[in-house]
Amino acid sequence: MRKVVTLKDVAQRVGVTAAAASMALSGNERISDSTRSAVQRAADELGYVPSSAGRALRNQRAGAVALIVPNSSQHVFGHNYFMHVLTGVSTAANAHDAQVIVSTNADQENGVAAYERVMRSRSADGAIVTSAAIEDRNVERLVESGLPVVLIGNFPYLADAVSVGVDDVGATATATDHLLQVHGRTALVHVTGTLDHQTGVDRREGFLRAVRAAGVEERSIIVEGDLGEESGAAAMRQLLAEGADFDGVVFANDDMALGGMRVLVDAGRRVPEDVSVIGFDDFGIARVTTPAITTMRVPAEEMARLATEQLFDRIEDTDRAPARRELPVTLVVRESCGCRPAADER
Amino acid sequence: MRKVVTLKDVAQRVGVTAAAASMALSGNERISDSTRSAVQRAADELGYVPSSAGRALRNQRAGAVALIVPNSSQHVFGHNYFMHVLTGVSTAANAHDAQVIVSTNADQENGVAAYERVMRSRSADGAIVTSAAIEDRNVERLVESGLPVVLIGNFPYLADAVSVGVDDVGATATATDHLLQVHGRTALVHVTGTLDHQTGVDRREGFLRAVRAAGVEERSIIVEGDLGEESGAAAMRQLLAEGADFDGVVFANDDMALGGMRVLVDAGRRVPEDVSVIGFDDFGIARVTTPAITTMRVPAEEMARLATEQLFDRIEDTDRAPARRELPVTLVVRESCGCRPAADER
DNA sequence: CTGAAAGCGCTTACAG
DNA sequence: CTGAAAGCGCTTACAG
Repeated sequence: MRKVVTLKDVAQRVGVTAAAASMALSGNERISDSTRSAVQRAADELGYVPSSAGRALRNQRAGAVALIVPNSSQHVFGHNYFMHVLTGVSTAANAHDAQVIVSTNADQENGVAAYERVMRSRSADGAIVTSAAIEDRNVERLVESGLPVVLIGNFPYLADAVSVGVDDVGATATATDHLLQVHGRTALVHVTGTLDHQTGVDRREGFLRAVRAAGVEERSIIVEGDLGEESGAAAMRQLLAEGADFDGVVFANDDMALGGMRVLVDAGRRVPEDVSVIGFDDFGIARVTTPAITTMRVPAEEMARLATEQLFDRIEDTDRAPARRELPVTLVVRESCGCRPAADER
Repeated sequence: MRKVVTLKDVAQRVGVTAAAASMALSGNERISDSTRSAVQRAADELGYVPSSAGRALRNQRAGAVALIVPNSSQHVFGHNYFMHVLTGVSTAANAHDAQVIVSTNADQENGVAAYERVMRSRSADGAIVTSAAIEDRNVERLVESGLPVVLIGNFPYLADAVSVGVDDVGATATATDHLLQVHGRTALVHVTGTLDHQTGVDRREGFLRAVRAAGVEERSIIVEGDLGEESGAAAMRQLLAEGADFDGVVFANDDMALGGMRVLVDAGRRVPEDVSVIGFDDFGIARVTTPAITTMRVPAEEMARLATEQLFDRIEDTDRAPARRELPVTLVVRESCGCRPAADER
């Protein structure tokens, strides 16, 4: 490895002290213009780059934020979700000249607690935690530790947390209403997400709210799923075997919608003619299936960007009051609900 | 934020110097057992976590590796690819107790050069660079700078680079042979990837090699694509419009295969009955389409894991000779080639 | 054997 | 106004 250039090297070349060179590079007024430009030139010529460790130690600030991805939710939410989140976090971090440290390995054993270590070691000045399980006490501990943390998702039981999320209840009600009102469906099924994640609970709640309001609760069926493609398939298989009567399905995500649609089609039920299907998330897969899935788009990247901005706010001002931001979820109309013929536009 | 616990705090509580406490915690022989355990206990009680900045400055080692994702290739290779890579890098970094810094923002302007800054600032001890464009001089510069770097992909023109990749030529020849030998196809199309990435050039080469060996080069057609779903569709539209005669298509990736299949099906060509289709990558989408896409599986996570191991080798021993590792690509048989009926197993 | 200084690279608060 | 010390937290090499 080539020799490392330090501030001292730059200073020596110009004939000033390292302290002066530091001030010169930061544009401090007390350094004369001529010295300032001489130092700048020397730094450029030598290819000086400030040591992050030296800075971090002196400034008591790492210049990095951490993105924590609990293993459980990695499997639950899928690849596309995390790339959206990562992109959002990076965008905001970039704007603040900060590095992004990623841990995809926070699991049960190590827990998010492993990340408390990272933050207490001051590798990162704060952390973004993506949707962890309701029962995950690590999140609570992390929040209570007083370290700067922003959560992505909904945490009704964590009043002190800073979080960014969407209104899953309202959005699922909208999805359900779409099948009810626009497509005149009256016998709906809801396949839930994992009910140990708030998102699963809330989406179920939204479905219930909508079918109640429409007075079709009696004919509605709820089946528990786990967000995996196969669990959507299993739910449909079960209902078909039972001879259940339904003309629409609200899946808690697109992956399950895909699995479910396949079973329906293989069983001779046409989608959307016989059964209207709507998904949730729009993280990538929904556009790509046949028929393409009508879904509720969750603005994951934007949530992450906003969460990271909030995190920087807390890092700069630790006393900020907890806050909750909610972003809109939008209905994306495709083919599986019946709005458009399947061969058409994609 | 709570008060930060330093080594000095631990030492004071036990009544030794910080130096002694440091040695005690590292299990140094010269500290007596009784002191050692007293220090350990004090550290536990106080919740001491070593400062990464202090360590980094003293040890001249950041304890972190960087994963660089040139913007161009982010669009080109897709989300799933990067999550596989990220998982592989994390696994290896974890085993070495190192952090993973991710940059998804290395683009044309900032270039991978932006990352030379990161490494010269010693935020990271080395970097993994995922498949950059052939023309990307930044990669070359980074390699030549002497900083520890491992590339994922193929870089025939960078003899001094450490890299991990797959044999794209051989794998594409295998894919092509599958349509030729197993399915008896004789009039093949190849839709290429982006030809400014080595991968695109190599896969085209593999196709050519196979059709030549089979003596069907005359009937073969090559169309340039860009790895995007739409470009696969465009390629098929063009051929259909020209009234081209073909019974099999080797796509340079699964996304294009999906786009292409749709156009074929919409035009009344049955896949696989009339046209055998094979893709490449198997990063997620191929399993999910209808029909599911037969493809060549690239072991992205394993490549990344291996690359990161190699990186740690270089970080620990800067003089190591450049090396090239190649991982096997495997044929994953699904429906689009004609091996299995579409309704069946998935 | 053990105590404590020195120094990694930086920047700010202090002394002159 | 300007020079240079002090100190962030750590660990190793040195002095005793």
